[in-house]
Amino acid sequence: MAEVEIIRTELNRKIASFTFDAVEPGLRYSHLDESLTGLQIQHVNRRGKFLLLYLSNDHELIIHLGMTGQLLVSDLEKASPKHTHFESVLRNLTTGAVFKLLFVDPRRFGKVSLTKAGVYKGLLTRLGPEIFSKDHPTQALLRSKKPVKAILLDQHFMAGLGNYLCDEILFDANISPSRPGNTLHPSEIERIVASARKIATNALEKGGLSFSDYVNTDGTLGHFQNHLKVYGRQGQSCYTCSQSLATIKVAGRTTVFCGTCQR
DNA sequence: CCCAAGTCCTGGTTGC
DNA sequence: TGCAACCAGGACTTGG
Repeated sequence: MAEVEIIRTELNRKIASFTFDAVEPGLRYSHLDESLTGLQIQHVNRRGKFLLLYLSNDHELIIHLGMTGQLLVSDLEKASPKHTHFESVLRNLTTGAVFKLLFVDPRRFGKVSLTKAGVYKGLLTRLGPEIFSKDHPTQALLRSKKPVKAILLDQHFMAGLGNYLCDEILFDANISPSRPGNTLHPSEIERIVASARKIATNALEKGGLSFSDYVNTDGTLGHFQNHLKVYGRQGQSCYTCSQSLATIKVAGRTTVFCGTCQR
């Protein structure tokens, strides 16, 4: 979430009002045809982990970075890196400024698609409220017996929480990741929501998590990896109680937590 | 060989 | 029994 939000902000600053020119979609995105050429970027929004580029002529470019996706804005003459799946020239018709926009994704979990504005499908139509929205998360999920970590990862509960944020949030809230949703006290749910906003704010302020692949649109790194309390720290000691941090699988994802502090 | 990630898909189980 | 709702786990992908 934090990483996508940072990219959204940078795209709005760098390429809002630019027009697509000379689009070269990679093999995977062959449905991105020449109809993108000539469309102007009006505004970039975000919903969960999806980037939504509102374009002229009532079109929208929807981008999901998957796990290893990078969206880079660079100079025309700069060589494109390996695993570039989509490349286009962006031109500001007023100032004459020109950039390249690249979508780079070694693991190819990311997706780019061009649609009519507002015509969403798949997960995008069923996302829960944003982390910073005043709307309550989808409480129905909390009546399930699923472990709370699985509920946080579920984009229908709250949109935008990925694996590392969930671990950091549950540590901050002192809740065990394997606690069934239907055992959570309302005050514990409030704690989790408050921690989600706190941790997400912190990750944003630190420029996002560059644990493996994330870079901002300049290609430079974020710093949140230097502020993690549990994620990636299995076997090391808890900063609160000095006990060794444990690791388990929840919903198929590696989960790190403190068995002493989190109940 | 195994692991990491987010989402989609499949097939199985539960509950009314 | 019928059928929807729910849920677990695999597939996808490639570098370390």
